[in-house]
Amino acid sequence: MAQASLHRQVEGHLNEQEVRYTKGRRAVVTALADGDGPRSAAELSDQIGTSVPLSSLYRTLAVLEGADVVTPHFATKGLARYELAEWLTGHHHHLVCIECGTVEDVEVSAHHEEQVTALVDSIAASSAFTATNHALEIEGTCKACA
Amino acid sequence: MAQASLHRQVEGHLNEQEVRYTKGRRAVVTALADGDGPRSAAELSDQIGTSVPLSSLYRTLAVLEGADVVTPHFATKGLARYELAEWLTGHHHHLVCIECGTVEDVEVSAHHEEQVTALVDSIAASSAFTATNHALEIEGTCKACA
DNA sequence: TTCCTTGCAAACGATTTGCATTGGA
DNA sequence: TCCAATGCAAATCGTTTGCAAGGAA
Repeated sequence: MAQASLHRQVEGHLNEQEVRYTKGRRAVVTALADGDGPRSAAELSDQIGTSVPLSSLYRTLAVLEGADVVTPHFATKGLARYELAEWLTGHHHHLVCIECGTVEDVEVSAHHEEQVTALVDSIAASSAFTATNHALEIEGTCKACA
Repeated sequence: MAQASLHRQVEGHLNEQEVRYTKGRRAVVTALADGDGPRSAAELSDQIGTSVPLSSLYRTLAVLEGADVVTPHFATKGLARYELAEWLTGHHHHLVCIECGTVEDVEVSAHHEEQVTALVDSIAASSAFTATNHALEIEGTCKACA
């Protein structure tokens, strides 16, 4: 997605909730849009470069999470990693490398996604569980670590 | 699974690795076998009751994890929750309640599991990723919170 | 005796919070 | 002007580690 379009969408979304789209928040959204897969606060700090205090970064992430612009992800070592919400990036799944801990996004074909959705609905129905979302986490070894 | 059979399996497995099956380790395995879904160190401590120091609990969990008797799970907050390894419990997936944070295990039919496995293999193959495991996490609202 | 395991307390790393300052509507 | 956003430092929380004591082979 073009950066301009992304920022426009985020800005509109934040405006509806009367949340300001400040420089720091823009920087985090830009960083998340650059590159693939969820990243931790420390990784984002490195990526943004301009020595943002971690406390501010966490506060920014909390605001963006509350506004449904980013979503947290916990797969490796209990460390929180963040990514743009799916309404911005599209639905996807994760390849989690057990060696280096990085997480890569993958989109699956509509056909396969239908299978997953059908399976999820069937499981939820038989467990009296109301499913709102699902995540297929694939663990293994990434190309770089193989 | 009957407790006696479970403990026999775990004991044999630990013996092969020359790891002792001590009272504390037995208590953790018993606690995990009682009840459904992964639990955190604090929850296990409460469940076991006899004021085990958390540090010992974490050490026990680390040993059992290293011996492939328990596996950690990170879904809600960044908090680590543990469950018995799948070779003891059977392969299953998770229903994660976004209200109360509890995680419930669900087994899926062989037919559905084949679909998931086929999908995972197809995704991994097209991403040069070596998949060793997968987890389908279903998020939503549990019966109690609905 | 010789290791391995445990308890306790201190250390650690990730994340959160209090408070004073800055900055935008 | 006024409230929200930020930076800094201190606090908190889950988890890990050092060290001395307890226990099994």
